[in-house]
Amino acid sequence: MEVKTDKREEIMNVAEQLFAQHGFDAVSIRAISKAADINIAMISYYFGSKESLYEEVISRKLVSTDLLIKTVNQYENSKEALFSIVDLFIDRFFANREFQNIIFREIALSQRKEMPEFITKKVHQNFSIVYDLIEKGIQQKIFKPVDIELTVIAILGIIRSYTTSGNIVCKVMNTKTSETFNNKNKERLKNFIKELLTTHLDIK
Amino acid sequence: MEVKTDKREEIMNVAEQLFAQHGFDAVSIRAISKAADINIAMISYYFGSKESLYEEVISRKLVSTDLLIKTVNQYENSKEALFSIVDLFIDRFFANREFQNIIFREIALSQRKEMPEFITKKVHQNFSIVYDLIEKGIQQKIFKPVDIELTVIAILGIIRSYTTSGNIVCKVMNTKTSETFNNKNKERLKNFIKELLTTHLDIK
DNA sequence: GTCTATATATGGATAGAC
DNA sequence: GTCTATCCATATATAGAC
Repeated sequence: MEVKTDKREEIMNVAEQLFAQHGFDAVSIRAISKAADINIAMISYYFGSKESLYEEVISRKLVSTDLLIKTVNQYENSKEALFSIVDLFIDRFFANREFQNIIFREIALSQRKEMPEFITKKVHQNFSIVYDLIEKGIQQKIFKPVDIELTVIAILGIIRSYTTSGNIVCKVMNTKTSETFNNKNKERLKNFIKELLTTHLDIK
Repeated sequence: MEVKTDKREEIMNVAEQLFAQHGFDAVSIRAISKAADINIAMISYYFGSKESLYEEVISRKLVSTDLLIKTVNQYENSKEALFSIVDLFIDRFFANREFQNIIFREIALSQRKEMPEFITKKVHQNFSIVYDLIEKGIQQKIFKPVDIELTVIAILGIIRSYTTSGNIVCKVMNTKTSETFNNKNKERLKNFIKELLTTHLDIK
Protein backbone atom coordinates (compact mmCIF):
# COMPACT_ATOMS: atom_id res chain seq x y z
CA MET A 1 0.00 0.00 0.00
CA GLU A 2 1.42 3.30 -1.07
CA VAL A 3 1.73 6.24 1.21
CA LYS A 4 -0.15 8.94 -0.61
CA THR A 5 1.72 12.15 0.06
CA ASP A 6 -0.41 15.20 0.40
CA LYS A 7 -0.55 17.08 -2.90
CA ARG A 8 0.04 20.44 -1.28
CA GLU A 9 3.11 19.13 0.44
CA GLU A 10 4.49 17.60 -2.71
CA ILE A 11 4.09 20.86 -4.58
CA MET A 12 5.90 22.63 -1.76
CA ASN A 13 8.77 20.15 -1.85
CA VAL A 14 9.25 20.60 -5.58
CA ALA A 15 8.88 24.36 -5.30
CA GLU A 16 11.43 24.56 -2.50
CA GLN A 17 14.06 22.84 -4.57
CA LEU A 18 13.43 25.01 -7.62
CA PHE A 19 13.37 28.26 -5.63
CA ALA A 20 16.60 27.28 -3.91
CA GLN A 21 18.36 26.56 -7.18
CA HIS A 22 17.15 29.41 -9.34
CA GLY A 23 15.64 32.07 -7.10
CA PHE A 24 12.04 33.21 -6.77
CA ASP A 25 11.78 35.27 -9.94
CA ALA A 26 13.45 32.77 -12.21
CA VAL A 27 11.00 30.00 -11.32
CA SER A 28 7.60 30.13 -13.05
CA ILE A 29 4.52 28.37 -11.74
CA ARG A 30 4.57 26.54 -15.06
CA ALA A 31 7.95 25.10 -14.21
CA ILE A 32 6.75 24.08 -10.77
CA SER A 33 3.60 22.45 -12.10
CA LYS A 34 5.60 20.57 -14.69
CA ALA A 35 8.18 19.36 -12.17
CA ALA A 36 5.47 18.37 -9.71
CA ASP A 37 3.47 16.78 -12.52
CA ILE A 38 0.27 18.66 -11.78
CA ASN A 39 -1.84 21.13 -13.67
CA ILE A 40 -0.84 24.80 -13.59
CA ALA A 41 -4.16 25.89 -12.23
CA MET A 42 -3.72 23.73 -9.14
CA ILE A 43 -1.10 26.03 -7.68
CA SER A 44 -3.47 28.95 -7.67
CA TYR A 45 -6.14 26.62 -6.38
CA TYR A 46 -4.06 25.42 -3.43
CA PHE A 47 -2.00 28.46 -2.60
CA GLY A 48 -3.75 31.42 -4.19
CA SER A 49 -0.59 32.84 -5.69
CA LYS A 50 3.05 32.11 -6.38
CA GLU A 51 4.04 34.52 -3.63
CA SER A 52 1.89 32.73 -1.07
CA LEU A 53 3.38 29.41 -2.06
CA TYR A 54 6.84 30.88 -1.56
CA GLU A 55 5.95 32.18 1.88
CA GLU A 56 4.54 28.82 2.94
CA VAL A 57 7.67 27.04 1.72
CA ILE A 58 9.81 29.25 3.91
CA SER A 59 7.58 29.31 6.94
CA ARG A 60 7.26 25.59 7.52
CA LYS A 61 11.03 25.10 7.83
CA LEU A 62 11.81 28.13 9.94
CA VAL A 63 9.43 26.99 12.62
CA SER A 64 10.99 23.57 12.96
CA THR A 65 14.44 25.13 13.29
CA ASP A 66 13.20 27.23 16.12
CA LEU A 67 11.73 24.28 17.96
CA LEU A 68 14.94 22.27 17.85
CA ILE A 69 16.98 25.07 19.33
CA LYS A 70 14.90 25.19 22.45
CA THR A 71 15.88 21.67 23.40
CA VAL A 72 19.48 22.76 23.83
CA ASN A 73 18.80 25.27 26.58
CA GLN A 74 18.80 22.47 29.11
CA TYR A 75 22.54 21.87 29.29
CA GLU A 76 24.12 22.96 32.56
CA ASN A 77 27.72 23.25 31.34
CA SER A 78 28.21 26.21 29.01
CA LYS A 79 30.89 24.47 27.01
CA GLU A 80 28.75 21.40 26.41
CA ALA A 81 25.79 23.54 25.52
CA LEU A 82 27.80 25.61 23.06
CA PHE A 83 29.30 22.57 21.41
CA SER A 84 25.92 20.90 21.12
CA ILE A 85 24.65 24.01 19.40
CA VAL A 86 27.49 23.83 16.92
CA ASP A 87 26.55 20.23 16.20
CA LEU A 88 22.92 21.10 15.89
CA PHE A 89 23.43 23.97 13.48
CA ILE A 90 25.83 22.06 11.28
CA ASP A 91 23.51 19.07 11.15
CA ARG A 92 20.57 21.24 10.19
CA PHE A 93 22.52 23.32 7.67
CA PHE A 94 23.94 20.24 6.00
CA ALA A 95 20.51 18.62 5.83
CA ASN A 96 18.86 21.76 4.46
CA ARG A 97 21.61 23.50 2.60
CA GLU A 98 19.53 24.15 -0.50
CA PHE A 99 16.94 25.76 1.69
CA GLN A 100 19.57 27.90 3.37
CA ASN A 101 20.24 29.49 0.01
CA ILE A 102 16.70 30.80 0.00
CA ILE A 103 17.01 32.21 3.48
CA PHE A 104 20.21 34.10 2.95
CA ARG A 105 19.14 35.36 -0.43
CA GLU A 106 16.06 36.83 1.20
CA ILE A 107 18.14 38.37 3.97
CA ALA A 108 20.36 40.09 1.43
CA LEU A 109 17.44 41.23 -0.73
CA SER A 110 15.10 44.13 -0.16
CA GLN A 111 12.71 42.86 -2.77
CA ARG A 112 9.79 41.34 -0.94
CA LYS A 113 9.41 43.65 2.00
CA GLU A 114 7.43 41.65 4.51
CA MET A 115 9.41 38.50 3.96
CA PRO A 116 12.87 39.54 5.18
CA GLU A 117 11.37 41.07 8.34
CA PHE A 118 9.75 37.76 9.10
CA ILE A 119 12.92 35.80 8.42
CA THR A 120 15.17 38.27 10.22
CA LYS A 121 13.12 37.79 13.36
CA LYS A 122 13.42 34.02 13.25
CA VAL A 123 17.11 33.96 12.44
CA HIS A 124 17.77 36.55 15.09
CA GLN A 125 16.25 34.20 17.66
CA ASN A 126 18.90 31.66 16.78
CA PHE A 127 21.63 34.24 17.17
CA SER A 128 20.24 35.25 20.54
CA ILE A 129 20.44 31.73 21.88
CA VAL A 130 24.12 31.49 21.01
CA TYR A 131 24.71 34.96 22.39
CA ASP A 132 23.12 34.13 25.73
CA LEU A 133 25.12 30.96 25.98
CA ILE A 134 28.46 32.68 25.50
CA GLU A 135 27.49 35.49 27.85
CA LYS A 136 26.58 32.96 30.52
CA GLY A 137 29.88 31.14 30.06
CA ILE A 138 31.81 34.37 30.47
CA GLN A 139 29.94 35.20 33.66
CA GLN A 140 30.78 31.74 34.97
CA LYS A 141 34.45 32.43 34.15
CA ILE A 142 34.48 29.33 31.97
CA PHE A 143 35.02 31.49 28.86
CA LYS A 144 37.45 34.33 28.38
CA PRO A 145 35.69 37.70 27.94
CA VAL A 146 35.42 38.17 24.16
CA ASP A 147 33.51 40.26 21.67
CA ILE A 148 30.28 38.27 21.95
CA GLU A 149 28.45 39.84 19.00
CA LEU A 150 31.24 39.13 16.57
CA THR A 151 31.81 35.67 17.99
CA VAL A 152 28.20 34.77 17.26
CA ILE A 153 28.38 36.24 13.78
CA ALA A 154 31.61 34.31 13.21
CA ILE A 155 30.20 30.92 14.24
CA LEU A 156 27.08 31.18 12.13
CA GLY A 157 29.01 32.86 9.33
CA ILE A 158 31.49 30.04 8.98
CA ILE A 159 28.74 27.43 8.88
CA ARG A 160 26.69 29.48 6.48
CA SER A 161 29.70 30.07 4.25
CA TYR A 162 30.59 26.43 4.09
CA THR A 163 27.09 25.26 3.24
CA THR A 164 25.98 27.98 0.82
CA SER A 165 29.08 28.78 -1.20
CA GLY A 166 28.63 25.84 -3.53
CA ASN A 167 31.43 25.42 -6.03
CA ILE A 168 33.80 27.72 -4.18
CA VAL A 169 34.06 25.46 -1.16
CA CYS A 170 34.37 22.41 -3.40
CA LYS A 171 37.21 24.07 -5.25
CA VAL A 172 39.03 25.05 -2.08
CA MET A 173 38.51 21.63 -0.51
CA ASN A 174 39.29 19.96 -3.83
CA THR A 175 36.20 17.77 -3.48
CA LYS A 176 33.03 17.04 -5.40
CA THR A 177 29.72 18.27 -4.02
CA SER A 178 28.71 14.89 -2.62
CA GLU A 179 32.03 14.54 -0.84
CA THR A 180 31.99 18.10 0.46
CA PHE A 181 28.82 17.36 2.38
CA ASN A 182 29.41 13.80 3.49
CA ASN A 183 29.65 12.76 7.12
CA LYS A 184 33.42 12.85 7.25
CA ASN A 185 33.61 16.48 6.22
CA LYS A 186 30.68 17.32 8.45
CA GLU A 187 32.65 16.02 11.42
CA ARG A 188 35.70 17.86 10.17
CA LEU A 189 33.82 21.14 10.16
CA LYS A 190 32.35 20.48 13.60
CA ASN A 191 35.78 19.76 15.04
CA PHE A 192 37.31 22.77 13.35
CA ILE A 193 34.79 25.18 14.84
CA LYS A 194 35.00 23.56 18.26
CA GLU A 195 38.78 23.84 18.27
CA LEU A 196 38.59 27.41 17.03
CA LEU A 197 36.18 28.23 19.86
CA THR A 198 38.29 26.38 22.41
CA THR A 199 41.31 28.60 21.79
CA HIS A 200 39.24 31.72 21.18
CA LEU A 201 37.31 31.36 24.44
CA ASP A 202 40.33 29.90 26.22
CA ILE A 203 38.38 26.84 27.39
CA LYS A 204 40.50 24.53 29.59
CA MET B 1 32.78 72.90 -16.20
CA GLU B 2 31.00 69.69 -15.47
CA VAL B 3 32.68 66.36 -15.65
CA LYS B 4 30.57 64.50 -18.15
CA THR B 5 30.49 60.91 -16.97
CA ASP B 6 30.47 58.34 -19.69
CA LYS B 7 26.91 57.24 -20.42
CA ARG B 8 27.80 53.59 -20.48
CA GLU B 9 29.45 53.86 -17.12
CA GLU B 10 26.52 55.71 -15.60
CA ILE B 11 24.12 53.03 -16.79
CA MET B 12 26.37 50.40 -15.26
CA ASN B 13 26.47 52.23 -11.93
CA VAL B 14 22.72 52.47 -11.76
CA ALA B 15 22.30 48.89 -12.89
CA GLU B 16 24.76 47.62 -10.31
CA GLN B 17 22.83 49.17 -7.48
CA LEU B 18 19.49 47.84 -8.69
CA PHE B 19 20.83 44.34 -9.36
CA ALA B 20 22.41 44.27 -5.90
CA GLN B 21 19.19 45.29 -4.20
CA HIS B 22 16.65 43.25 -6.10
CA GLY B 23 18.47 40.56 -8.03
CA PHE B 24 18.89 40.11 -11.78
CA ASP B 25 15.42 38.84 -12.62
CA ALA B 26 13.53 41.37 -10.55
CA VAL B 27 15.13 44.32 -12.34
CA SER B 28 13.73 45.22 -15.76
CA ILE B 29 15.60 47.19 -18.35
CA ARG B 30 12.74 49.65 -18.11
CA ALA B 31 13.51 50.19 -14.45
CA ILE B 32 17.19 50.68 -15.20
CA SER B 33 16.50 53.14 -18.01
CA LYS B 34 14.15 55.09 -15.78
CA ALA B 35 16.60 55.21 -12.87
CA ALA B 36 19.46 56.18 -15.17
CA ASP B 37 17.21 58.69 -16.94
CA ILE B 38 17.89 57.38 -20.42
CA ASN B 39 15.77 55.81 -23.12
CA ILE B 40 15.05 52.09 -22.92
CA ALA B 41 16.46 51.42 -26.32
CA MET B 42 19.85 52.76 -25.27
CA ILE B 43 20.58 49.72 -23.10
CA SER B 44 20.26 47.41 -26.05
CA TYR B 45 22.19 49.91 -28.10
CA TYR B 46 25.11 50.06 -25.66
CA PHE B 47 25.18 46.56 -24.24
CA GLY B 48 23.22 44.40 -26.66
CA SER B 49 21.19 42.72 -23.97
CA LYS B 50 20.31 42.85 -20.31
CA GLU B 51 22.44 39.79 -19.70
CA SER B 52 25.49 41.40 -21.29
CA LEU B 53 25.01 44.48 -19.16
CA TYR B 54 24.89 42.28 -16.08
CA GLU B 55 28.08 40.51 -17.07
CA GLU B 56 29.89 43.77 -17.65
CA VAL B 57 28.76 45.11 -14.27
CA ILE B 58 30.25 42.10 -12.56
CA SER B 59 33.41 41.86 -14.61
CA ARG B 60 34.72 45.36 -14.08
CA LYS B 61 34.81 44.98 -10.29
CA LEU B 62 36.19 41.48 -10.11
CA VAL B 63 39.23 42.46 -12.08
CA SER B 64 40.15 45.32 -9.78
CA THR B 65 39.86 43.03 -6.76
CA ASP B 66 42.31 40.69 -8.33
CA LEU B 67 44.81 43.42 -9.01
CA LEU B 68 44.82 44.68 -5.45
CA ILE B 69 45.51 41.26 -4.03
CA LYS B 70 48.73 40.95 -5.97
CA THR B 71 50.27 43.90 -4.19
CA VAL B 72 50.16 42.00 -0.91
CA ASN B 73 52.36 39.15 -2.02
CA GLN B 74 55.42 41.26 -1.29
CA TYR B 75 55.38 41.00 2.51
CA GLU B 76 58.21 38.89 3.93
CA ASN B 77 56.68 38.14 7.32
CA SER B 78 53.74 35.72 7.06
CA LYS B 79 51.90 37.27 9.97
CA GLU B 80 52.16 40.77 8.57
CA ALA B 81 51.10 39.54 5.16
CA LEU B 82 48.10 37.69 6.56
CA PHE B 83 46.98 40.65 8.63
CA SER B 84 47.35 43.00 5.69
CA ILE B 85 45.13 40.67 3.69
CA VAL B 86 42.50 40.80 6.41
CA ASP B 87 42.63 44.59 6.27
CA LEU B 88 42.46 44.58 2.50
CA PHE B 89 39.47 42.25 2.27
CA ILE B 90 37.51 44.05 4.96
CA ASP B 91 38.20 47.42 3.35
CA ARG B 92 37.06 46.15 -0.02
CA PHE B 93 34.00 44.34 1.30
CA PHE B 94 32.89 47.35 3.29
CA ALA B 95 33.35 49.63 0.30
CA ASN B 96 31.51 47.28 -2.06
CA ARG B 97 29.09 45.47 0.15
CA GLU B 98 26.12 45.92 -2.15
CA PHE B 99 28.15 44.47 -4.95
CA GLN B 100 29.15 41.51 -2.78
CA ASN B 101 25.49 40.58 -2.62
CA ILE B 102 25.53 40.05 -6.36
CA ILE B 103 28.62 37.89 -6.21
CA PHE B 104 27.43 35.56 -3.52
CA ARG B 105 23.98 35.29 -4.98
CA GLU B 106 25.55 34.16 -8.22
CA ILE B 107 27.75 31.66 -6.41
CA ALA B 108 24.73 30.13 -4.72
CA LEU B 109 22.67 30.10 -7.90
CA SER B 110 22.83 27.69 -10.79
CA GLN B 111 20.76 29.97 -12.94
CA ARG B 112 23.08 31.56 -15.44
CA LYS B 113 25.49 28.77 -16.14
CA GLU B 114 28.48 30.59 -17.57
CA MET B 115 28.43 33.32 -14.97
CA PRO B 116 29.15 31.38 -11.77
CA GLU B 117 32.04 29.55 -13.44
CA PHE B 118 33.58 32.90 -14.27
CA ILE B 119 33.04 34.24 -10.75
CA THR B 120 34.09 31.04 -9.05
CA LYS B 121 37.43 31.23 -10.80
CA LYS B 122 38.08 34.78 -9.68
CA VAL B 123 36.97 34.25 -6.10
CA HIS B 124 38.97 31.07 -5.92
CA GLN B 125 42.08 33.06 -6.80
CA ASN B 126 41.50 35.13 -3.68
CA PHE B 127 41.12 32.03 -1.57
CA SER B 128 44.32 30.61 -3.02
CA ILE B 129 46.33 33.63 -2.00
CA VAL B 130 45.21 33.29 1.61
CA TYR B 131 45.80 29.55 1.46
CA ASP B 132 49.35 29.94 0.23
CA LEU B 133 50.09 32.51 2.90
CA ILE B 134 48.97 30.27 5.75
CA GLU B 135 50.77 27.29 4.28
CA LYS B 136 53.97 29.29 4.07
CA GLY B 137 53.60 30.44 7.67
CA ILE B 138 53.19 26.87 8.85
CA GLN B 139 56.28 25.78 6.96
CA GLN B 140 58.19 28.61 8.59
CA LYS B 141 56.94 27.37 11.99
CA ILE B 142 55.45 30.80 12.61
CA PHE B 143 51.94 29.32 12.54
CA LYS B 144 50.68 26.21 14.26
CA PRO B 145 49.68 23.45 11.79
CA VAL B 146 45.95 23.91 11.28
CA ASP B 147 43.24 22.86 8.85
CA ILE B 148 44.21 25.35 6.16
CA GLU B 149 41.18 24.88 3.92
CA LEU B 150 38.71 25.51 6.70
CA THR B 151 40.76 28.39 8.07
CA VAL B 152 40.55 30.13 4.72
CA ILE B 153 36.82 29.47 4.43
CA ALA B 154 36.39 30.78 7.97
CA ILE B 155 38.21 34.06 7.39
CA LEU B 156 36.38 34.92 4.21
CA GLY B 157 33.13 33.53 5.61
CA ILE B 158 33.15 35.80 8.62
CA ILE B 159 33.82 38.87 6.53
CA ARG B 160 31.23 37.86 3.98
CA SER B 161 28.69 37.16 6.68
CA TYR B 162 29.21 40.49 8.34
CA THR B 163 28.91 42.51 5.15
CA THR B 164 26.09 40.69 3.37
CA SER B 165 23.68 39.73 6.14
CA GLY B 166 22.07 43.13 6.26
CA ASN B 167 19.49 43.50 8.98
CA ILE B 168 20.60 40.41 10.87
CA VAL B 169 23.98 41.85 11.72
CA CYS B 170 22.40 45.18 12.60
CA LYS B 171 20.00 43.45 14.95
CA VAL B 172 22.74 41.43 16.63
CA MET B 173 25.02 44.46 16.95
CA ASN B 174 22.07 46.61 17.95
CA THR B 175 23.12 49.24 15.41
CA LYS B 176 21.67 51.01 12.41
CA THR B 177 23.04 50.22 8.96
CA SER B 178 25.17 53.36 8.78
CA GLU B 179 26.70 52.62 12.17
CA THR B 180 27.26 48.94 11.39
CA PHE B 181 29.53 49.89 8.53
CA ASN B 182 31.30 52.93 9.95
CA ASN B 183 35.05 53.07 10.56
CA LYS B 184 34.83 52.18 14.22
CA ASN B 185 33.06 48.90 13.56
CA LYS B 186 35.32 48.23 10.61
CA GLU B 187 38.32 48.40 12.93
CA ARG B 188 36.46 46.30 15.46
CA LEU B 189 35.93 43.55 12.90
CA LYS B 190 39.54 43.75 11.76
CA ASN B 191 40.80 43.39 15.31
CA PHE B 192 38.41 40.57 16.08
CA ILE B 193 39.58 38.48 13.14
CA LYS B 194 43.23 39.22 13.85
CA GLU B 195 42.86 38.17 17.47
CA LEU B 196 40.94 35.08 16.45
CA LEU B 197 43.73 34.17 14.04
CA THR B 198 46.41 34.92 16.59
CA THR B 199 45.10 32.32 19.03
CA HIS B 200 44.05 29.91 16.29
CA LEU B 201 47.44 29.94 14.62
CA ASP B 202 49.23 30.32 17.96
CA ILE B 203 51.17 33.35 16.78
CA LYS B 204 53.58 34.61 19.40
C1' DG C 1 -10.75 18.62 -7.60
C1' DT C 2 -8.99 18.84 -12.21
C1' DC C 3 -8.63 20.50 -16.62
C1' DT C 4 -8.75 23.96 -20.99
C1' DA C 5 -8.90 28.30 -22.58
C1' DT C 6 -8.12 32.83 -22.02
C1' DA C 7 -7.72 37.54 -20.00
C1' DT C 8 -4.23 40.57 -18.81
C1' DA C 9 0.22 42.28 -17.84
C1' DT C 10 4.96 42.77 -18.33
C1' DG C 11 9.36 42.09 -20.08
C1' DG C 12 13.26 41.98 -23.72
C1' DA C 13 14.46 43.37 -27.99
C1' DT C 14 14.32 45.73 -32.48
C1' DA C 15 12.75 48.35 -36.68
C1' DG C 16 12.79 52.58 -38.41
C1' DA C 17 12.06 57.73 -38.18
C1' DC C 18 14.70 61.68 -36.93
C1' DG D 1 22.97 58.70 -30.94
C1' DT D 2 18.27 59.08 -29.53
C1' DC D 3 13.54 58.31 -29.62
C1' DT D 4 8.66 56.03 -30.59
C1' DA D 5 6.12 52.31 -31.66
C1' DT D 6 5.66 47.69 -31.82
C1' DC D 7 6.59 42.65 -32.09
C1' DC D 8 6.83 38.61 -29.63
C1' DA D 9 7.54 35.70 -25.82
C1' DT D 10 6.35 34.50 -21.39
C1' DA D 11 4.25 35.17 -16.99
C1' DT D 12 0.32 35.12 -13.45
C1' DA D 13 -4.15 34.36 -12.55
C1' DT D 14 -8.91 33.11 -13.31
C1' DA D 15 -13.36 31.81 -15.52
C1' DG D 16 -15.90 28.09 -16.52
C1' DA D 17 -16.62 23.26 -18.39
C1' DC D 18 -16.39 18.64 -16.63
